Amino acid sequence: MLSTKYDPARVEDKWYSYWMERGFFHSEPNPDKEPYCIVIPPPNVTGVLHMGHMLNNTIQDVLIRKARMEGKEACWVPGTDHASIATEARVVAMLREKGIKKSSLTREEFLKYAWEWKEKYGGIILEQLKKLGASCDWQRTKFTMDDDYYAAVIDVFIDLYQKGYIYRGMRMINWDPAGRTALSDDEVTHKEVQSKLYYIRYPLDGTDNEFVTIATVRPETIMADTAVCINPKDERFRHLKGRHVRVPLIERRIPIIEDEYVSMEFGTGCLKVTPAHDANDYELGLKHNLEVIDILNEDATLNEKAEILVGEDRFEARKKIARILEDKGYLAKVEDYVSNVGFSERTDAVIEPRLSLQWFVRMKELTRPALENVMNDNIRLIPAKFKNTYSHWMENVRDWCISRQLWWGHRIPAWYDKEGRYVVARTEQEAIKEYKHQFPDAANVELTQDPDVLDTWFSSWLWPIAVFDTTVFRNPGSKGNRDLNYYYPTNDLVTAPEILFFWVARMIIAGYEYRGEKPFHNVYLTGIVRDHLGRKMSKSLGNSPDALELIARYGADAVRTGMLFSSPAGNDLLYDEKLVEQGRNFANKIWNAFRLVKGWQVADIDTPETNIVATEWFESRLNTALVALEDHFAKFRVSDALMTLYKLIWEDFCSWYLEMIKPEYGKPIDAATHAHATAFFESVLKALHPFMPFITEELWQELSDREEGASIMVADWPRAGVALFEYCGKRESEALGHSLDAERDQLIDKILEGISFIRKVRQQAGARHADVSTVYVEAEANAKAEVSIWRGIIEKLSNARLHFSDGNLPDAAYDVHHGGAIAWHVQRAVQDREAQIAQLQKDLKYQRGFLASVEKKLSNERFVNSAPPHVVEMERKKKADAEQKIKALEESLAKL
RNA sequence: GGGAGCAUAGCUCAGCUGGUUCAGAGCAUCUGCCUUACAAGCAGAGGGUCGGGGGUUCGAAUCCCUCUGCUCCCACCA
Repeated sequence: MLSTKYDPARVEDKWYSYWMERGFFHSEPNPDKEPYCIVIPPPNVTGVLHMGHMLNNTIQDVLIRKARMEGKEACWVPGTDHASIATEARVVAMLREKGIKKSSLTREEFLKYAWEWKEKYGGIILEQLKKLGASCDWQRTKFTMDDDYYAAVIDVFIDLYQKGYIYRGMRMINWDPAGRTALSDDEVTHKEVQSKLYYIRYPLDGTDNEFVTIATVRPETIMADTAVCINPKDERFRHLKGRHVRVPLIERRIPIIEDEYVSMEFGTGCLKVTPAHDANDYELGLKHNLEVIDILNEDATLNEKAEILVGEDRFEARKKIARILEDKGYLAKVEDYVSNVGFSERTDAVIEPRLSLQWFVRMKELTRPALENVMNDNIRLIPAKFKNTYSHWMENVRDWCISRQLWWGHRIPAWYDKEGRYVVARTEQEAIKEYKHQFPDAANVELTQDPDVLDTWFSSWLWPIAVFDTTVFRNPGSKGNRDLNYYYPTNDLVTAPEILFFWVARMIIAGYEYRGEKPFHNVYLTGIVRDHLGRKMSKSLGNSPDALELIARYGADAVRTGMLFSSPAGNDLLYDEKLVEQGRNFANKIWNAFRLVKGWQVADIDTPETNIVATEWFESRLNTALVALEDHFAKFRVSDALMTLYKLIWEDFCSWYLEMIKPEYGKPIDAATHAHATAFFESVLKALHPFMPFITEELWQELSDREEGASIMVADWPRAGVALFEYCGKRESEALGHSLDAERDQLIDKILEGISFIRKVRQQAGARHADVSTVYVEAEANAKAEVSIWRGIIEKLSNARLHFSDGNLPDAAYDVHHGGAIAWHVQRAVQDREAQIAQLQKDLKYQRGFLASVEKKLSNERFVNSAPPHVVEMERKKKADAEQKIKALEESLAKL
């Protein structure tokens, strides 16, 4: 005897191994089949499965499983990203726990630790994806630092360098003076800090007693000032235009420049410009050709260029210089001020903006095809609203800084001599050769390689190409291998909107640059998974459930459906465990439907008319649902697709259809109906398989005898309009496999509505299960015919005895419901004339009000003249219907 | 500060180029039920001035303006 509860733990691992063993996930180019390919957004190799991954990968798995069942050559390529920053941070932390400082290691030693760490812990996330049921082609698993991939990245660097897209330039970076290292923006945390705003008077050049007052939180940097800036519109400072000031204490003469960047409201309206120590000032300096004077050492002490306070720490210097300025009368005032200061995530030191030479990619030209092909929908973004943000970014794209001051990653293939001259080459040998060629006069060739590595995105932007073929970057004319030709461009990309620019846009750029073709047709952008309070899931908040624990508790199918129940593309998903619970309940519902069908005794007996009707009806519902399903998929409405199946199965299949054909207790079901019910069951299981792969496989295997090695995951996708088989040799003209015509479908809906009505009356009357209600039906000819056909089912489902009436029902002992062309009169167990009258009067009032509003509309000439004919016609019909109902209600009332 | 988006039932969301899909779905709630597949269930019910205000129109959840309240991205004011 099967348990009344579905137990996912018992089936999930079993079927996953089964699928793996039979190679169902693996794909090879097959010219006879249409390819369908997704490349996974490679998770960080250090990553652990979290809710965002689950949502993202569930959607991918749904798409890929469906395509596979549709007969396409489905290939989902998995892999991981080396994630420079994150991984290096993890390895550094791991070493620290062992008491090893990164600074005490050579690069080689450090990388050895890093690789060891990667081998041990890297790729855990891929194992976790298997628990979720992800049908990736694991034989194709790729890592962005695989040898061939590494080489490809270097090839691309060299290629772009040779094409003139890569250059070296100055750039303000985040400098951690305590760690003496550069940090990425992600490693900087901003905090509000109570500080002071110093108002400093700069003597106006050529005068003795005129001053220009500026406000700054960093008085210790005035020695690096190379200009003072005012807003050209500022009337107050008209007299300052074109003049100069002298920097207090060091008496350097600097110009007063004008730029709209300066806010007239803030401080004094005069800004000191310090290009070496502030990112904005640096930009300003570039614009106005200002000198750059760097007065800080690596450890943020002042250097000799500061002229004064040399050797002092920046914060000490700040205190001291404030005092000196005050003593000498340069300090106008000091105000309390709250400023936003960046801190190092690692050392908690205050970040120092610092200029350094970095590598850049010139973006303007490269982005052109990437912008065009998204705007013209050659590549579709789903939802399309992201086109706005995309174009905004692409039109204002800045050059891409690709060097990172880290060790873990693809090392920049640039080689320097002692003078800082450099060449770009794949290897040291090639570099030397190239160097000798470029600098034939150089005395001795002693080159060192750039210590920095490339931005992680500089490797992942090649992903959709490089997972198939890593050689095409070196040979630009190359056609590419068989895989690349077959699978590229891939079909759909599923990812998060926050990396639309970092990753998606750049893949498109690389796709056009290296293949002359887009990397994918559609980009489905998922939302962010939040908790039920709308907060982002994060470790620090502790509001993120343990994904694997969740799967263990509810089953992968339940978690998958839970993630999908409410996650339209581009919308954030407010995660609530209730959704997973709903998924589990759904699995259980299906499980029990299976128990029912499996438990039936099948006999070779005649098929009752009611079963034929029920079967015909459900097939129609199934077809309608399949049509809707395809429509949802075509529009990437994955949760709507799931909901369509949820309702089809729970309501139409279980609550209606199975109840209709369920034989009486202890009696068998006829073979024809049973066969058809089984076929229906298989169809809904197949349609549901992409969403709930495990339970559908388990039940599909049990429902009928299967051949060795069969699997639902490679079964035929159920299609609307395809008849399963002929049923009882009847109704050949209305062959199964199609939806009922609309009129009949509507009539049947009215009949089901009647069943609900009878149930309601019975419940209100407190009828017990054994009590059989008497029901009189009044209906027009064709409705009456339909009710006759359904009579058996109506009686079975509502526990009633049905009679037809000619409209002369004898007394007031009925509850009445007018549903379209059918009027239902249910005999009451308890008679309550007053309540009945009240109910009828209420209905009557509503109908009269409705009629009045329709009549008002129709008597409006402008409506009748301007509205399209079919709308007017519809109103006329509404009017007629309402009049008919009112008449019926009045008659009913009169009889009471 | 620049850009984008959102606001519909208690919650999460549908609602296409204005008109029968027009006020919907799921969940939650309430009321009956241990009915021989399932209480992780069955049957039934209630619930919204479509954020406020204006406008366009014969007709507005839908189009326009405005206000309010949120969210995201980018730049982050010395």
